[in-house]
Amino acid sequence: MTVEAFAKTNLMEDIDDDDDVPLVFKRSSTASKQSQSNSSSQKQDGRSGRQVSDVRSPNGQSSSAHKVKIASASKASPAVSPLTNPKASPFTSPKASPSSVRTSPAPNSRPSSSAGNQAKNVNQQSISAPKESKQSVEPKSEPNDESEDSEDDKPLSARLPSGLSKSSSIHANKMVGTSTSVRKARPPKKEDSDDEVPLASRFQMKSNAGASTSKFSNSEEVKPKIRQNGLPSTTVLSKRPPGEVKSAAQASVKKPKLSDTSTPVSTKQASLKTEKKAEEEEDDDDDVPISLRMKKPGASACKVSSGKKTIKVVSPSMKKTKKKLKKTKYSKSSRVQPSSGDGQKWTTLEHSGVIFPPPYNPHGVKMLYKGKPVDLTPEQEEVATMYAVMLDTDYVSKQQFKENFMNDWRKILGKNHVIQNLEGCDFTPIYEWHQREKEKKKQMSTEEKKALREEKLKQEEKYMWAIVDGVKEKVGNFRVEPPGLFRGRGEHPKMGKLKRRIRPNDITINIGKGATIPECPIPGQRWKEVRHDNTVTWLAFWNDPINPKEFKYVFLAASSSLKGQSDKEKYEKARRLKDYIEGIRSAYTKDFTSKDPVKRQIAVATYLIDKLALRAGNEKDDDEADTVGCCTLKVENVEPVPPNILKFDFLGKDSIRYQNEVAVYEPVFKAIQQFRSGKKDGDDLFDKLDTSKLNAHLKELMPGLTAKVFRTYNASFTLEQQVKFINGRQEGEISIGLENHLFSVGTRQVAIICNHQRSVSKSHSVQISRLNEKIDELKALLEEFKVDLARAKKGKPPVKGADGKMKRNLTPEALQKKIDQTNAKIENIERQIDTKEELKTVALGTSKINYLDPRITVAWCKRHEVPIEKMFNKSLLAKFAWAMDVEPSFTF
DNA sequence: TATGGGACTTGCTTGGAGTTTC
DNA sequence: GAAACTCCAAGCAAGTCCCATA
Repeated sequence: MTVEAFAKTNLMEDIDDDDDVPLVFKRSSTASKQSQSNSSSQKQDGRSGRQVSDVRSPNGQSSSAHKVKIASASKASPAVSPLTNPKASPFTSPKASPSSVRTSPAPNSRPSSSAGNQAKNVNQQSISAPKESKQSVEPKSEPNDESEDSEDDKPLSARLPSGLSKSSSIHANKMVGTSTSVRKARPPKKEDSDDEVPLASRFQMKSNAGASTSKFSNSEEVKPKIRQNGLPSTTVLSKRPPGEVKSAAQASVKKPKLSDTSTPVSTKQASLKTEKKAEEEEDDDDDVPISLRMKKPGASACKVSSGKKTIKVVSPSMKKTKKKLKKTKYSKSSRVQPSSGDGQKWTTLEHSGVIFPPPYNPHGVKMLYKGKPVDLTPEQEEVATMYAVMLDTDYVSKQQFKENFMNDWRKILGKNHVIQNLEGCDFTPIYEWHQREKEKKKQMSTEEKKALREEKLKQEEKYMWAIVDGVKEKVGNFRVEPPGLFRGRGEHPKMGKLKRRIRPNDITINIGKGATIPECPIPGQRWKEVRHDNTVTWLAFWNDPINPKEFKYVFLAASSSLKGQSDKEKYEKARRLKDYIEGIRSAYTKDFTSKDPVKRQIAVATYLIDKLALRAGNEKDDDEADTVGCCTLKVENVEPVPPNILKFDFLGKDSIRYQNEVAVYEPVFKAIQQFRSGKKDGDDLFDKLDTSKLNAHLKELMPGLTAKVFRTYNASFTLEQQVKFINGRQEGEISIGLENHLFSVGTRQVAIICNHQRSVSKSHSVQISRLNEKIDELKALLEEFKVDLARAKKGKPPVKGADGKMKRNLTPEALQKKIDQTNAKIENIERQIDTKEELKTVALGTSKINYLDPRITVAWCKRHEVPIEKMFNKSLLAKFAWAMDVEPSFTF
């Protein structure tokens, strides 16, 4: 079926060599103009090609952006951060030294001494003797209540209000306060302990059993000896046996020593020396692939050497790994699991390759050129159709998109084709045909739709699964991307270019040595290459037709054990940061005023990443959208406003605008001013810094630490704080109904911190109008009831209704009840409107999938006997299967 | 030390299925 | 029964970060 397509369709084979298309997007020095214009557009309207910046809340503020006001002291805030209260020491535990906040220097007092001294005071003992250029930090000695309660341990988010009130929700930073009085509003301190109480007897995997275990046994057709993974928990059969991939929760919670992350925990009381030793070990550990580190020591059924013998790896990457691992302990250590070798991700791997999109089926609808129908070959028509179906998107209004499209299409049309420019083209007939087709599909009966689905499933079934070390695992994206027009985000210089059709000879397959190589589905063609590289997890890849330097991979699904291990490791690392954070903050605070400009920049960058959850900000090529992260911030992106406000305005990942105004600690403010001095708008703010330098520095502070770990830490820590706060407020009243509250508050807070945005749905305003209409109707009704009530009290009958009909005679009590009910309805709808407005630009899902440690949620569910299914949907349950065994007392 | 290849993770949009409302 | 709404998962773009090599 799909297969013959390739024999027939040569479409767009030579399109990818067209990088000579003029690139408008330039960066940095050569691009300062571009940059300026770009930034000026940012400043004016934040337009990024997305709706985001156009969205405004009713009060006229851009609700899509991370807009922050430096709030007045009157706004109550349960916590104060150094950002929010620059007068206060950023790292002084209010509990340990409550007066320090009040007595700390005023904003204009000398900053250096305060910064340095405070850092010293607080963390003197936990920092190793600073070397000239390197500082190492040891985990805080005891993660006890004292220190956990400290503001210092909390990310900015955690210091923001709980979000329980409406005003504290969407623009969390509005709550930023400078008053010390707000401190009183902090969550009760001892709430932590409440969470710590193990209620094991009660939940014994109550939800888990239902979700993942008990039903497995009933599950369907698994071939003999093949265990199945990656299914939603309600259908999953079996997990890997304990000897293979240990449940992550087991590994982390029950047997922490097996994990590389256990070191900081076990050495919390240790001396610096011990710690250093531990770090060395961890350094080594860090060189070892996650999968290897996850493996349980001592399980020696299949050691490294045997792994090497059984599988001859041909990829260069494997060679590299081997070379590298010779230096590591693990290459010869017994800390290797069965089926894992040095860098080895699997021992046996079977799968069926990839499925190709169906061939193009010409529709024969003629587009118009200068008003006349045009004959097109199927290849030409296919590309025309790609454009036509996008007529109702914003892309076709973008010059770059149109230019790129025309350049590529022209190559298929040929020099002498009647179509010479896009202006003369009218794609409407094709667009309308497409709409009709969509409508037809929509109008199909349920049975027809079902039949189609089943047919598709039948065709795809064999591609959906891989067998990894004997376990049936779901494959993620087994479908090869179909040809189309590239939909780059923001002002991507390549938007509109043709993504040509991918054929078997573009694709490299990775499969176990002894496994059957998937048959190439197109007669006469073959795979580009077949590898047997067990150091990687991909099953196939091809070069991205838009950016041939880059690759498109086929991986296992998120629910697979391999992904689960990696996920768990990510959260463990973030969790470990909690033990180091105090020292890290002291270290960078000290460096705010360092004489070494590199150190100063690293310190300030780390501060921003820590406090604002900024991304690292790798350098980008000219042929990518001009977005920035921390290290690539431009002078124009950060504006210091005396006495201590920094105004951020830039396009981040996916060209999403980040707008924020924060009060910062004075040395930071001064440092930023200094970094900007003598530079132009488009110059790099951190000119002595890039992500590798920054990450190299971070690794000196904590093994394995990189910039992105702070985001995970911030997010998960924030959620946990929210959970604790809710628990504290609702002591004894936790009910299943609260889970929505928990998540709407917790995840919303995190989404705001991480700047996860979405475009406003097309129907948003209609929905709001409808709700407002309902309120109006209810209010009218309310007035009638009030009149009737007054009359009833005087013994008079009710007035006629709006429809002219007589109403029932009701008692005053009954009328009062109706009034109360109507009022409640109105309030309810008003709440709905508020929530819709607040969340219209906030994307909640992203943090739930990527940043919030699922064990926080699982543990909370266990503590409160809430079924986990209430919190996670089917795919999240499958993705987080590794987290289900966590102890109820788990804390992040 | 800079650069670029390579292998992932992160994140927004979209389309469709299921559910609710009228 | 249709329209409206919500939720979910697929799709794929766009990041991060590691490592080898020049």
